[in-house]
Amino acid sequence: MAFFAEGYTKMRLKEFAAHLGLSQTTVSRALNGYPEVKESTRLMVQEAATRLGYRPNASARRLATGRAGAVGFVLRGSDEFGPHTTEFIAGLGGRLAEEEIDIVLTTVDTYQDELATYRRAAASKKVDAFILHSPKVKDERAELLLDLNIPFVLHGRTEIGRPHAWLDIDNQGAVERATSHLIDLGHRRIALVNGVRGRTFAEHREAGFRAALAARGIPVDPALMANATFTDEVAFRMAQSMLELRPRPTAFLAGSMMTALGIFRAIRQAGHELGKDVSIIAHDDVFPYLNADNMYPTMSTTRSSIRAAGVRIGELILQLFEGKPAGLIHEIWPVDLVLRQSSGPPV
Amino acid sequence: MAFFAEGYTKMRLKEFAAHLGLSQTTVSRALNGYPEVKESTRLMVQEAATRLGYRPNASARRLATGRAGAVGFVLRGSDEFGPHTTEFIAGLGGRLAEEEIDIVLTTVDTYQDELATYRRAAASKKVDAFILHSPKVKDERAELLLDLNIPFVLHGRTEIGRPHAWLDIDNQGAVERATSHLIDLGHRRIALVNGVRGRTFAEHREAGFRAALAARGIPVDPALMANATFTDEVAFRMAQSMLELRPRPTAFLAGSMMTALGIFRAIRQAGHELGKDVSIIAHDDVFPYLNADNMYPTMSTTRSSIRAAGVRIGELILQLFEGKPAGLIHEIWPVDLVLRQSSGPPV
DNA sequence: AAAAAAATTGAAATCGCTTTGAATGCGCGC
DNA sequence: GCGCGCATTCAAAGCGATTTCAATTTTTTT
Repeated sequence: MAFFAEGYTKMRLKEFAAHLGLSQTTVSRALNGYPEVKESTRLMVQEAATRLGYRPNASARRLATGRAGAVGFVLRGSDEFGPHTTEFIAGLGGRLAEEEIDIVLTTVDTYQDELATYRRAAASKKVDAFILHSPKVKDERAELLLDLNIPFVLHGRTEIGRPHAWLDIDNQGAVERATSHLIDLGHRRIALVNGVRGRTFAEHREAGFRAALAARGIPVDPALMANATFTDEVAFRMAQSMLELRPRPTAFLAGSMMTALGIFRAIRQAGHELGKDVSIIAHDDVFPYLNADNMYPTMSTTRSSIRAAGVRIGELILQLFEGKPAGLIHEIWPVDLVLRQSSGPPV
Repeated sequence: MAFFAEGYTKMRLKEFAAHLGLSQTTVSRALNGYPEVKESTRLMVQEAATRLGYRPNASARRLATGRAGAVGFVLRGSDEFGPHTTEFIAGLGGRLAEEEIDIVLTTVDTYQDELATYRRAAASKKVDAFILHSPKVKDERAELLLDLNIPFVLHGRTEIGRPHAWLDIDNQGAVERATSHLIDLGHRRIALVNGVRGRTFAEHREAGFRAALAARGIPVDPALMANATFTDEVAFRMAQSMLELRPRPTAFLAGSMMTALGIFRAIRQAGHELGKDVSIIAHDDVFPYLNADNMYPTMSTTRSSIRAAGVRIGELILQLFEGKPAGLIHEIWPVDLVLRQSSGPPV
């Protein structure tokens, strides 16, 4: 295309406008869909833009508008940063891509680094908002973002007493229901392999667990409650030592599918039969590559698609951008209880 | 701080410089470490910047320098987008974070969308380079990026005959070695549960497989070779039907840990004992939450940390930015063969 | 002590867009 | 046929940095 003659210089608005015989103003407006440009002109300009491949320089546009067109997502690499993240981002990105908003990932090692990242991002205006995830019960990061006046949507819940946007699943209700179900089946020694202490979701799950036991007057045995990251390995160890207790637990509540795999293994190694001697109900975030329906035996789960949550949070971010007050944005999603073969009455 | 009096306006260079009694020029230079500013001035300015929390506006800086300070990473959501991705990005981001380069994630649905994304990114200069991954043998995306003159580093390999930067692991060698080992143990019916056709890594693995068989004069049985995405589910189905063959395979090569889990299940369901009746060697990308050493039985693997690859690719991107010719950047990493309990002689 | 060289600082142009405020052309009522 | 309002268009002023080029100060040389 003759237009690109010299080397490979990208086209600028100036040249593009000149080529069309219009002012930069008009072209810019046409491309951004402003009403004060004639319909025919707009179409002509837009057609020419796609034909010639003109796109406004992102940095210039951002500088001029003051909007970054991006949301930030901080990954603490050393921490509990697993397959959930990928799924969540897949959902989030899908929705945001439609609005041409992109996701800026920052990886940090420590919690302190994470706080520093928010500070920096605020000062340099790299992103318009953040997605906050894996909150603690009192989350300092949320406090900081509020202090810095940076918009954010929290995936999860925290109990800072200030209005902010969030979306969470009903972890407490899910575990309460799962526990009650196991009790109904006749289980009395139920173990909870939970996430790390301090994370809101883990506390909520524990609350649900306790509530269900309390409702039937079953005492809580601390030896049957464990907290750790969701890896098969630690779950294996924990389940193993729990199975050595006398009387041993007859059922497990697993915090994630990875956890469940570890518990599976411990049960098998101890010579028990899964779904008969010992039951499991695991929480399933719905990974496309690890399906509860296809385990052996199939796995009973409390299920909630983390990808769907990502999509919805993308939506919420957009609402925030449109000016909806953060305090008005919050949702609690119910969690399905899907019974399959891994849970049954105790022998 | 009195400096922030009215509302919450971010500090600009202009104000910051005025506050210090210096010109914008000098302050900018001091912050960017240019040599023509007096040492004492530089220190003073830098100290003041951290104290007052001044950071240059990212968009303005990008516009002025012409550098985006970001690399792009495209996720095809519908596709083979699993836990590998998370691990890889964790590594990549770690290295890039040190240079304050961030990762811009774009999620797309189709291959066409992906190509369009590169086109757009090129025109709008959103990123300085891309990370390309999961290449096909002849990868159009790589061709496109070369045509568009956008720098990139490829994770994997492709056979377009033009110089470009890449890093790959020795998939062929890994599988060849694993296969040879199984043959040494006495296996003659070995199955390969491979990745999707057309992906370079899958083709390389197949090549390694065939080479090892050919070296011992063992004929290739197409019925023992399957290609699909790395999920437990499809691996289960494939392994299941292979185990119904007569004579049945006595060993499996699994493309990923997820695949291995599916095969595990099929073996168990068919009533065979893993590591005795049937062997498995799986490829392990080293996920922190799914450990080959902690499976039951422990899993023999061809092992290569995908996170480490991410770190290194971050490094290579930086070399690219420093002007190293892309054609000079390429690495093939050897793959460990780690023998554990899941592989043994056939019964 | 003056001239030349080196070190340091600053004014202003620039990056490529958006947006304000002014200008132009057009149709319409009177 | 004039003036008014409306629809379009445009010139120029930002946005907040970096960087060129010139100016100033300081140091070195003679």
